[in-house]
Amino acid sequence: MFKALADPTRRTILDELAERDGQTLFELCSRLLMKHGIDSTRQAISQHLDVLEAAGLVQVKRDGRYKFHYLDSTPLREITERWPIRD
Amino acid sequence: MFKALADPTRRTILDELAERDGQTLFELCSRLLMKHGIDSTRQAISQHLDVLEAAGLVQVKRDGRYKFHYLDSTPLREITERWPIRD
DNA sequence: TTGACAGGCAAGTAGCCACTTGCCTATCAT
DNA sequence: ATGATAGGCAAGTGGCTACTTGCCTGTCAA
Repeated sequence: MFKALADPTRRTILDELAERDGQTLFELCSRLLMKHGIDSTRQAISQHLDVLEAAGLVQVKRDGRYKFHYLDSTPLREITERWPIRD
Repeated sequence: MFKALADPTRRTILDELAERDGQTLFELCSRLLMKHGIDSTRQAISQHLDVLEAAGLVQVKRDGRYKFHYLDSTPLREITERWPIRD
């Protein structure tokens, strides 16, 4: 999961899913380009999504030829549990 | 900061500082070897500490020829603020 | 059924990153 | 002063990783 968060493009993908959950690959590609200027190939984004899914940060639901991606932030709890934030 | 967290050795360093704050470089090296089986060079650990310091996760205090390292977990707040954890 | 659309697989490449190696500086005790 | 201790600097190397390229599979509408 930590390696998944290490890439800025992947973090932007999480941002995008946080704003609009359940996007498809093509939808993500166009929105990443429009709003964040990320001009990556579809395959690049697809591989990023694979990493995020393997990290448990993105959940996937298939429906016909569409594949919807959903943000799951619960794995992040491990971080603050491991190193509690004290002021 | 995210890249700093991506390396398992650096995460173990944070663990070690969480358990015993204010360690020196040599102290960290021996404890990483003893307790976690991390057999890295002093220079390797030093470079990791540089990364952690640049990420703001480790604070440093110099005293004579000693350099003490302190865990600072406050940058981690950015994570849960950016992607709130909802159950 | 056939073309268009959404996505997947796999090999190759270039850049980054963790680590080592070798040497140097600074501080302290004897 | 001098040896020992704590740490720093910098170049080189191997492996990982993000990205591309090319082609393939599956789904749906006309």
